[in-house]
Amino acid sequence: MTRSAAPLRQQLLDAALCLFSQRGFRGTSLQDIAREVGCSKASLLYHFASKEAILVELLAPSTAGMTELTDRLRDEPADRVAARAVEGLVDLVLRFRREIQLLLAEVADVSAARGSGGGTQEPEPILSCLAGRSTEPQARLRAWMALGAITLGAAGATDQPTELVRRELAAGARRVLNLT
Amino acid sequence: MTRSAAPLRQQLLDAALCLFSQRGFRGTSLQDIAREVGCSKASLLYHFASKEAILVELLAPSTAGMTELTDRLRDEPADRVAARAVEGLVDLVLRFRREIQLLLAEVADVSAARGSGGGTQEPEPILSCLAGRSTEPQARLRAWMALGAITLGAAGATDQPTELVRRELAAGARRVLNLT
Amino acid sequence: MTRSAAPLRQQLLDAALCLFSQRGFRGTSLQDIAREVGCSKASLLYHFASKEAILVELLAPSTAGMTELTDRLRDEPADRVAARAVEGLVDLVLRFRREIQLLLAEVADVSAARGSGGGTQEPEPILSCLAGRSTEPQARLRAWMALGAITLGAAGATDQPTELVRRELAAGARRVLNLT
Amino acid sequence: MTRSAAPLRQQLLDAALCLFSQRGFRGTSLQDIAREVGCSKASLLYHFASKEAILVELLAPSTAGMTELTDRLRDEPADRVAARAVEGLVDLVLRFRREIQLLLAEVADVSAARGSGGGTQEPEPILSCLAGRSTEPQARLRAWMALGAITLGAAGATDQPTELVRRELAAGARRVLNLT
DNA sequence: ACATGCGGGACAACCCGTTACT
DNA sequence: AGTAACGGGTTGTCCCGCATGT
Repeated sequence: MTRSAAPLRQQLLDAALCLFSQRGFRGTSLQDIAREVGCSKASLLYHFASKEAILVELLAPSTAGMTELTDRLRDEPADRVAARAVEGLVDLVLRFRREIQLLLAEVADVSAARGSGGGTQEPEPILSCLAGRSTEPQARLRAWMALGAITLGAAGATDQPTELVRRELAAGARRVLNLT
Repeated sequence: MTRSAAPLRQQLLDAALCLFSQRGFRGTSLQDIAREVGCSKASLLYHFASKEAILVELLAPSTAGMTELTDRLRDEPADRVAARAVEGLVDLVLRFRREIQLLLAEVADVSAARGSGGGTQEPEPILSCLAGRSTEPQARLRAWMALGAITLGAAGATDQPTELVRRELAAGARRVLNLT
Repeated sequence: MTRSAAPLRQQLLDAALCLFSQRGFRGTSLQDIAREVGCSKASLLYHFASKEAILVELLAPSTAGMTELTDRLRDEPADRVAARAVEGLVDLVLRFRREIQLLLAEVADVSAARGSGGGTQEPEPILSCLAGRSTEPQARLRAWMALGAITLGAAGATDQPTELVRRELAAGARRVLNLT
Repeated sequence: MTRSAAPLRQQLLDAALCLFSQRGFRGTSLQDIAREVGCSKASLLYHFASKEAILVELLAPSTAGMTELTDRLRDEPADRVAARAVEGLVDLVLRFRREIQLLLAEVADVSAARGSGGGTQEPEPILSCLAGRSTEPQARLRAWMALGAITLGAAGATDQPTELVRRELAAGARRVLNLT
């Protein structure tokens, strides 16, 4: 009877993450996920209250990591916060590559699904950190660039050794921000 | 009786661009667009053969600009192609800020809607140019970072003077790529 | 300017008859007819008040022929009415082969479109005549068979010389009805 | 709460057969069928993949009967094949009166809906058998007549005892074909 | 006897697209 | 050029019952 050792719930999460990052959140139907795993749609909704709940659960760890990072950066002195933010962000992004792809693939949907469930948060805090707490237009612009460089860089280089990527991402971001 | 001076067709395109970049392609229904403009869904489909047709038309100019850019870069010597690519990309991105946001918001959907209508194309060509035609992993990674920095940077700084943004984006991208 | 000698109205009728008998009444859209002729949908609806109006006009001659036939048969003595009915029906069917095909192809639609426009009529009268005015079940059954033989026979043999078909149909129907 | 004993699926098939033969395939909407049974359109489409699927399932038994008949007739000697074909056809038509009505009502639509699902087939094979395998125009014409007589006869006499109808249909068809 | 896990069946709300008609 | 009314079809969600293991 036990066709698959892994508990159904985890299988569903895996399949969902995979499909969401491929076809997007709205582009994936509950039936798609259920079919992929080989169970009924009803079973799926037994484990997760709703479609959004799946997404929230999928994004929870990375979201937690992000809030934890911004919390940690709060106590950092202004002249070092940007460098620390780069470090932390790169680390986060490498730990949650798959989830980042999901985020990148469906910014609109994900932020729409947010709000009710308290899933994702504004990029404001880290942006501010990357800008070294400055509110100058130039600094903010560079912060956006660093964010883009890190996320797209991580998403684009999925097949290279982690440590190499980590160094490159951090160094590149620092160059964008003109640190050191 | 002329309630609105602008011809309906253009109004629809504007509304579609706005909504698509906000809620995503799949997240926007034809009815949403029609309601925004104040006409019936049937009228919308009188002007555009299908939902995808709207997207294709919306993306056509920027797509054309991109292909034109990559064509132009083909004849560039390897040691200068990256710098030229940065210049061209920044220019493109500033000319089509709105469309870039659309692209960013719905990577998955847009690339799914592509294929039939010949809409968007692979990012491969410019990536290669940004990497200075190198296939080294490091060079490719930096190319991805530059791409991310430029696009996200442009999307994030919509309220600042164009020329300033242009200089910043180009300089930042060059720093990422370690050019000069 | 006169791209086609035939007046548009007649062209439209021809195209409609052709399409209706191929794809059925409901299976043919006004746009289909307009496209076939090469004019706009609006022009079509200038010549004909509605889709049903086209059908009514298309069926008018054959309908008239049928009512005229049944009228004529009313004064016929009971022992000769069946033979006369066969003659008349075969004649009618051969004169309106195309229309018969339309009728055969879309019995349901046509009879649904009737009623308001007064288009087609019940087959009762000729059936009664074919049955020799008898109300016996057996006679009525044979009348149905004769009707089927004549109509399907005519529709199935569109490529053979008219006179030959006429004789065969009449003879066959008489055999079904056991006349002489 | 069991408002109706019959399982929904069968109820839907019954209603569909009824409506299709009355208003035609295209003339009947999914909502019509659902309303007739008293369930939602979505429920209908849970049981049947599409509208065509309903038709295919409705026609499957009679279609199977027809292919089985033509298969059986293949081994029959030429001088007896016509008589056998009449027998078989009459039998088939009496077993599937309702379905025959559907077929008659919507020749065009049904044959249009065919093709993908492998629904209905050409009338060629039985026509050939009824013609005694002859390709003479006269023989083919008579075959069409016999076919028309049998089908319309069966459809027109729905209220009479089966055995009587069977004898009449077979005898009439034989007379049309000049057998014995 | 009861909770956990899971499947069959059903449905409201849409969505995209078409049609006859103005 | 424009529209109301539908057309077929999908999606997320829900209800109820059937198995288990406890």
